[in-house]
Amino acid sequence: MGPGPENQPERQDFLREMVQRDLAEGRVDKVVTRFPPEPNGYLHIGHAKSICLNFGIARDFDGQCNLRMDDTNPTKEDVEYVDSITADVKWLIAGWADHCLGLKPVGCLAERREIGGHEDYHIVPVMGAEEGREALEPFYASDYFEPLYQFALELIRKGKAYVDDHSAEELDAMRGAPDRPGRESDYRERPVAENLDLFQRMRAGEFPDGARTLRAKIDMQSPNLWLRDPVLYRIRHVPHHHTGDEWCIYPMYDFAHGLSDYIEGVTHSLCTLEFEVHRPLYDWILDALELPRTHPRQREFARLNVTHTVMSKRKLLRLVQEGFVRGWDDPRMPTISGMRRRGYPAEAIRAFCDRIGVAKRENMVELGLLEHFVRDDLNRRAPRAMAVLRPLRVVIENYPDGQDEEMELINNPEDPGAGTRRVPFSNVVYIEQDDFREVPPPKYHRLSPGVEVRLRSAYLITCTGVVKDPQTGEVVEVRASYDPATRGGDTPDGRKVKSTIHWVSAQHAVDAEVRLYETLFAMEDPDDVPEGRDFTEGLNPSSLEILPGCKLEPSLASAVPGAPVQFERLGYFCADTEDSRPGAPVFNRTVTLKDAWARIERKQG
RNA sequence: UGCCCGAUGGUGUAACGGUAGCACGGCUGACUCUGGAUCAGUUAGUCGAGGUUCGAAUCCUCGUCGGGCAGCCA
Repeated sequence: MGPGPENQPERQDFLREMVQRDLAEGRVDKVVTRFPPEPNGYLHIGHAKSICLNFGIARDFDGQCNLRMDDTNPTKEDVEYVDSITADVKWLIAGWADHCLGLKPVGCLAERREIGGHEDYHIVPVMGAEEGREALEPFYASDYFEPLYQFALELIRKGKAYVDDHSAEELDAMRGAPDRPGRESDYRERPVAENLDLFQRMRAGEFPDGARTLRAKIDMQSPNLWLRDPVLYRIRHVPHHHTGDEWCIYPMYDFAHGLSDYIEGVTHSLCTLEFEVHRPLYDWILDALELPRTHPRQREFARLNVTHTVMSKRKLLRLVQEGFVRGWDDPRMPTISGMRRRGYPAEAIRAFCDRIGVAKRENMVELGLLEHFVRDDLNRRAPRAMAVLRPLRVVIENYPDGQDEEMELINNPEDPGAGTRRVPFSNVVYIEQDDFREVPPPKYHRLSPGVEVRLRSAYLITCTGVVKDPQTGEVVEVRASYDPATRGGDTPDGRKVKSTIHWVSAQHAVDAEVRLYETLFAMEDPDDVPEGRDFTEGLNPSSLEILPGCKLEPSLASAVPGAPVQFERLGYFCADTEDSRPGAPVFNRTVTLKDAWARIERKQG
């Protein structure tokens, strides 16, 4: 895992460098980061990068990372998302940064106190590792609505915020443009007492949605749009998933975020690049309130993009709602729950995030890199088994009909401790259709007429003929003879065969459905669509292929859903956690094995 | 035509004024009872032009290209 603070390399990335500097200079004495998703969708691989970053930094510096729902917009949020986000975060960091996870006792609110004459609110996290002793939950920005409201009143008292009666359209028109200054509101010089009264009545529910807003009084001439008297509060007479109907005014992101960070004692607030222009406002709010404790420091990094997929929650939501996928956890989705269901280990996702690093430039990481870490992890851990996805019957003519025997197979050549298992063999076996060619192309080493191959850990067989469908001419059965001296796959005379193929005894086979996945989108960058075209047009029509009637070796009948297994020569698979049933297993292909033959074939055209 | 940020092999990321490195991918080959894994080799990069300096990916200037910003979204 990652290095501890002692053997920390001089630089790992620009953010860790900053944290290290802050520590060295005594600006902070304990590192507190946070992961603040809005519960309006499921977490995806882009969030995984942020989680690994925020928890990774907390871990490297013996700090903590709070999980916080950034839930200031009740119209878009839902508890379903709160639950999935919490589960996904815990799953991703399990066994790695559990001890850094900051949560709070259920229902716990920020504590009010006074420091040097200044009103202050503070909440201290309970570390997630202590869960069990008491019921814990994530932090919620909505739990700070009261402190936030008090801070807003304070801002009004300081003459730094005012209630504005202009409509959204008017505000729009008055904001100006990037290259044109804005115009000051007609209500900008409203007396403090009137602002106080109006804002309290906003809270009391006296005005309809949109009638008024609370705005910061900053600078309508600023070249930075976010400093042109930004809206701090809006009126929304809608219930909130966490606070019920206690509130009808809701704080905006910019007002809530920095103050939430402050209330939790966050030292480093790391977010994506698009918030860089908000940073002056983030700092302005903290400074304007003259908050007595150390201010959190916002820094930005580039969000992750991965080829062949989309990352925006809006687009992912459309894929779900419009039925292009089977849900947020569809194994084709780049969501954490989708990847989990598909069989990606958390360790592999973390290794990926570690490898891609963090910087400020726009990036597009190849999906292949993620797959590399999935294979790398699974190669070491996944037990092997034999499964035939597209069965072709092979009859071994000189093997006694009705006889069977058990072969001993190694469970994992990468892990001697994994032991062996026994697999039944008989005179009729299934092999992969791909493993037989009546007319072998150049460099094809598998079974074809007259050619000898090894049935893995069983016997060497030679193809003696084929049986064809008289109608279609298609090969429906292969005839073969075996060499009894090669039991276990060994050749007493030392002769070599070019190929070893997998097999499943027909009479012992377990039937299963296997789901093969390809990339969700055919093109590298699905966001790069011509004007007027929709990104869904780029969906890969063969992203899901369902194979019924696959033949599995008997040991696979009791596969634990979610547990990885390698189907030899094919890839890594896992029984589906939703749809697999005892006696009717359903497997997902997590990722293929690297396939040298496929490359040769491609080159041959 | 405003402000902010960025630019290193195909991709991602290091090098903080002193040998352009690592990983993935690609290509060769070795080995192999998985055409997997493993091993060895190889391919390929500092956006451009000036300047500072003994020395520049790094500092400065001007360009070029890319991204972000005009929600009562986050």
